[in-house]
Amino acid sequence: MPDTTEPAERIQISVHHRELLDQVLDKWSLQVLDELCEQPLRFNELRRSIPVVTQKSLTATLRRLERNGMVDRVVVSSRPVAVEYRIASLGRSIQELIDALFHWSTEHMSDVERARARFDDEG
Amino acid sequence: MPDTTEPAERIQISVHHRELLDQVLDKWSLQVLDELCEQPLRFNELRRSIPVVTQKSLTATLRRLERNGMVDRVVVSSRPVAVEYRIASLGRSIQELIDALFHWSTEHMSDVERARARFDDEG
DNA sequence: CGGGATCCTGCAGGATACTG
DNA sequence: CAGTATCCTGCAGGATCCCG
Repeated sequence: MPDTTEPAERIQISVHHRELLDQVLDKWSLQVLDELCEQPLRFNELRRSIPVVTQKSLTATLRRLERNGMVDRVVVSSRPVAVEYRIASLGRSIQELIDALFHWSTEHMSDVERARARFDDEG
Repeated sequence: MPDTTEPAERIQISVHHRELLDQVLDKWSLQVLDELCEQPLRFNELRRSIPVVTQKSLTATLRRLERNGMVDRVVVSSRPVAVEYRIASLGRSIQELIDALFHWSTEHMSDVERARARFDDEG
């Protein structure tokens, strides 16, 4: 697979890496990964644990994460059909980073809010 | 400031934290912060260093980052007007995390691509 | 140079209904 | 239960022109 684009000025993160981070760090993915890192969950359990997500968005998020190897979709039984989502090893590998991000956001939230107030005042 | 929402089941990251991370981890912000961590840049310099970004998106990204206290907008001179964007201390505080994310993405890119191929094949 | 103002479009994502 | 299908809407974000 030859590299078609990128003259690579400096070290420049390629568009592929941005795309990957976009798919993994988006609005819902962060929370889904966070939840699944603690325990496997079924579709509706997951949905309940992230109250505001719609079914469609959750489905799309799970498919994307599954495609990127971050979570595993496991059909457990098949009476009324039960599906369990489990964190995959690739998902595990980013757990610390996600935790760190959540930690950073709680750590610095008040600073951010002060900055926002200042910015909005001075308009 | 009393807490209006959140029954706080488990520890649950609040919607505010998600929102903050959304505003800081989005498509362009990651790169802008990355660039500015290395050196202050003017608007068009920044634009050139992130080739695909449009003027509008870059402006919006910079405003958002400025509002959140992540970057400082400094009017340097004023002949044809020169504006410099500098990383702020809040921005610095997330630098390591962003580096770690880039590092993670390069580290695991091949795994992800293999997962994608598998997923797309079995479709 | 560093943007602001407009116009326009795609598509992410909500609401709703249906299915194996 | 775990989705798929459809319809619909907002708005992110591109293109273009203009300004101090």
